[in-house]
Formats: sequence, C-alpha cells, structure tokens
Amino acid sequence: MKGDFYVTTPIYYVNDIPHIGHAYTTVAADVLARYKRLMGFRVLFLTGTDEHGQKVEKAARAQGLTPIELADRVVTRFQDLWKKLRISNDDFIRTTQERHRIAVERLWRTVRDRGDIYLGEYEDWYCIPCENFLTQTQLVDGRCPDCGREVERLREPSYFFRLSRYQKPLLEYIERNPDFIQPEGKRREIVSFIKEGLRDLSISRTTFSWGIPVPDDPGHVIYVWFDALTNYLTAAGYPHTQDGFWPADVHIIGKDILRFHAIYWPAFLLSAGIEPPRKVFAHGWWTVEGKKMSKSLGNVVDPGSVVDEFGVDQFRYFLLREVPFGLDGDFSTSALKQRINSELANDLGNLLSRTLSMIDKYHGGTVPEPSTLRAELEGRIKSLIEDLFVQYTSAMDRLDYYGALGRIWTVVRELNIYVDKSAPWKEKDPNTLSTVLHTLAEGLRIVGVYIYPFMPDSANRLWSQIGMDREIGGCSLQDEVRWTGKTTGRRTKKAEPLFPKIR
RNA sequence: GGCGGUGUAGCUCAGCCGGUCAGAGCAGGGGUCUCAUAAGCCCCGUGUCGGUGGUUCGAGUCCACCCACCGCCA
Repeated sequence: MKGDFYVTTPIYYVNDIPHIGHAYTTVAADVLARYKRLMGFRVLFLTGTDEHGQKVEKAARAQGLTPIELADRVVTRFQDLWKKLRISNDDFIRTTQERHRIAVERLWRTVRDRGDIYLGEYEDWYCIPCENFLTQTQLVDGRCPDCGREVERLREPSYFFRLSRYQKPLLEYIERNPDFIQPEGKRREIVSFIKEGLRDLSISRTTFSWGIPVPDDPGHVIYVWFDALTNYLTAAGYPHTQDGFWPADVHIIGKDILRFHAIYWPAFLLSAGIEPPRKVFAHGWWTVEGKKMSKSLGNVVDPGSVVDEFGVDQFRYFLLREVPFGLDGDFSTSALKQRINSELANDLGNLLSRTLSMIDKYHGGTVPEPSTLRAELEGRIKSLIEDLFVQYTSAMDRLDYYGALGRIWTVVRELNIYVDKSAPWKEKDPNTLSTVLHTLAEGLRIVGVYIYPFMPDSANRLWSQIGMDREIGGCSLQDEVRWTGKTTGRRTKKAEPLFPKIR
C-alpha cells in the first residue's frame, strides 16, 4: 500500500435531473479512483446528494410529500445512473443522513467557538410570491427573474461567518500550495477575487425549515454551503475519526462552484483548525451541438440514453478524450461517432481483431513464445511501451486524462504500423512469426491495463480475448505494465468486436 | 470599467527559459498491402505564426501600442 487517496465529486442537488455535466464530473472522479487503486492506494471515492433547502421543501409540498419522502424518491435517479456508468464510488453521502448532521453541528460549534460566527442581519431583495431571496445581479430589470413580479427589500436575522478574517490566511495557503487550485488560470481568478476583499458570509436562514437547525438556535437553518461542503468531512469520518483520508486529495468540481470550494470551504476549515483539501480541480462545461445546454432549448443530454445507444465505455472515453480536462467542450453525436469509429473501432478494436485472427490462423489460437527481438521492430515497440509508464502516470497524476489517452493511442497506432511493417502473412520464418504475434499480444495486454480506468469493461474483455484469466481491477499497474511475456501460452478467444462500428 | 487569458494549416490545437518551430491529430486528395470491424499502412500542407512598431546578430517565442474574442469581478 502506498497510502490513502481521497477523491470526491460535488454532492448533486437531489431535485435536479442528472445530465451530461453530472456524468462528466463523476466519470472523471471514477477514472482517477480506479487509477489510484491500480497504483496500490487505499482509495475513498465519494459522491452523493445535497438534499436540503427551500427548493426541495417546495417541490415536496407541491407533490404532497414530505421533503425526505421526495428526496428518497429522486435520489435513485443519481444512484441508478452511477451504476449504469460503472461508477465505483466507495460511499454515497446524503446530507439528510444522521452522520452528516452530527458532522455539520460539530463543525459549526467549532467555528463558532473560534469566534467566527456571529448573529447579524441579512438584507437583500425578496420576491414574496416565490419566497426567494435574490441578489442585485439576479434581478431582471429590477424584477424577479422567475415570475417577473416586483421585488422588495427584506431583512432577516442571519448568522454570519467571518470570512473577512481569512483573506490573508487564504492567500498564504494558496501561495504555499501552488497546485491547490487547478487549472492554473482558475487559481489566478480566485487570487484576484480574494484580493478584492472578502465580505462575511451569511450561513443561516429563517425563511424555510428544511435543513439542519443551527445548534442552540433552532429558529435558524444552516444555509446551503456550510451544510453541503461539510459532506466531504462527514464521509472521512469526522468528527469521530478521520481514518487517514483527510485531507481530501482532490475535490473534482465544475467551474461554476469553484469559489465555494476554493474560498469558503478552506476558510471554514482553517477556522476549525482542520487542514484544507490538497487540491480543487475545476473542469469545464459542455455545450451540446454547439449550443449552451438548457431546459428551454430542450437539448439537455440524458447520459442514460447516450449509454444505451452508444455504450458505456464509449461514452466514458468520449468525455475524457474529446477535450483536455479543465477546458470547455462540445458534445455532438457526430463527434461521438467519430471518436468511437476512428479511435475505438478502427485503431484499437481492429488491432485486437487482426491480432487474434493472426494468432488463430498462424499459431492455432495460442500466444507463441518470442525469440530474438529485432531492435528496429520489436525493440522499438517494447521501448515505446516502457516509456509509456512515466508519461501515463505523470499525466494521470495531473488529471490530464486527455494527455494520458493521447499517449496510449500513440502506442496503439505504432502497433498498427508494426503489424504492417512486420507483415506476418508474408513471414516464412516461424521464429520471427512467433515473435511478431507475441509482441502484439503483449502490447495489447499492456494497453489493456492502461485503458482500464477509462473503460473497465472493455479492458477486461480485451484481456479475456487474449487469454488472460484475471480481472484487471485486482492487479497492480506497475506489475502488469511490464514487458514480462505473461501472454505466452495463453489461449485466445474469438469474440464479438470490442467496439462495434457505429453507422 | 478593473484584473487575467487567448488569437499558429479548412477544424481542434502543440510549440519550455528567443536561434531545424513552422508542427500533430482530424477532415480532404492520391497510392498500397490483405492479418483485420471495407479496418490498416504510405505519400501530399509555400499557412503574412491577429496587426503595427520596437529590443536583438537573430522573434510565433521578449517589450509597447492597437484590433478581435473569452473568463472572473464590478
């Protein structure tokens, strides 16, 4: 064991319909979790749902349910999708769980005892019919953005967190930990935001009741971010134990919630004397067919349907291959088909197919033993694959999935080139022929290990087809990625194409 | 308006501290093998490196200004 690794997704608002954005974050976290497990880490991979707040309360009332009844009913939307996407989360937290209430209360009391919580007055615009507080910037022509009616100035008592106190400590923390906020550009935005000055943060409400009551003042409910962010601590065992997992190694989030994770959250933790997370990685957004995704446009992508139509590994691959992690991307059916057909079906799937066919035809379906490696052919392949380890691990450790996949595919292309250069169908010398077939099987075996975090099912099928009788998930990446000739003597299995071509 | 970023082949983009840096993938055109999912492999790109002016023996690569986009904040 190399140690512990804790990766999280945000907790998703239970009232939302899961879309490609949720799937993206969660798949990205899953790939990292699977990779770290292969690398020998004890991993805690957490996802879950945010279930408190006014919206859930209102939606429940509208349906004649209690809030928890509604939450119980809709939480399965996420849980079912994660099963379908082969998400390997170790825990699923719901903010309505008892363990979470205990953690939030403890954190609140700790921060309060530090003198960082005080009772004040929250003042903002309010839409009475919608029962909703609105900031100046949310207003549309001075009116409510939801119903278009007039808003009025309203005040309510509210507890505040002394965020203003943490301006310097936060800047110092960010400076001492240059990788804390990723990607780089986002770090600069956060730094300049902090330098403009931080105002104290309202962290309680009295206008609704669906939430965790403020300790010793049950007329207040703890407001969204203080409640939600604490989930990361709850799942690590706080306040009872932290079991080695805290601080979290990385919070993977969408760029829209970066400020909460890179400013509020570490500030709460600094106040409580708890170490902030090591890294917050904000990824980009997807447009769909070139347009912003929105309910009104009706172009919200349902990840479940994409999986049904194109396959789960195909979808996972596309998400992480189409655009460098951190940047925005565009999701389109044509781009998806393009990636599947050219890279999965033609490059990799067909490489496996032609390899199996040749092993079958020229060596009776058993992977032969190699003899002398020719420097310019097998030697080249072997060294490319040996170089891949450092390239792949350094990319993965930076969450550069795009770069990692790019490196793997360079090797896949080289293997195809190698097939043509060595032309087994013309080879007269049985020793040379055996060496070629062995090299291909061995190369594919190792490629299978590298693609496993991205496409676990397909990687295992690849292994099974070249005769490996284990699941990659239980293996050690370092061991399996070495050119050890483990494929020798394996019985290959002809099977359906690894990645069928999409018409 | 303030701060930051980007602008390189049709498309998406690599190009570290200035001197084979003018590149890759995709798309497009041509050729070829036959093991393969009509897949693979090979060949083909004279692009004002956004504009102008500087620094330098020499600048996509540094500086100034300008133009166009984008992000954060207001």
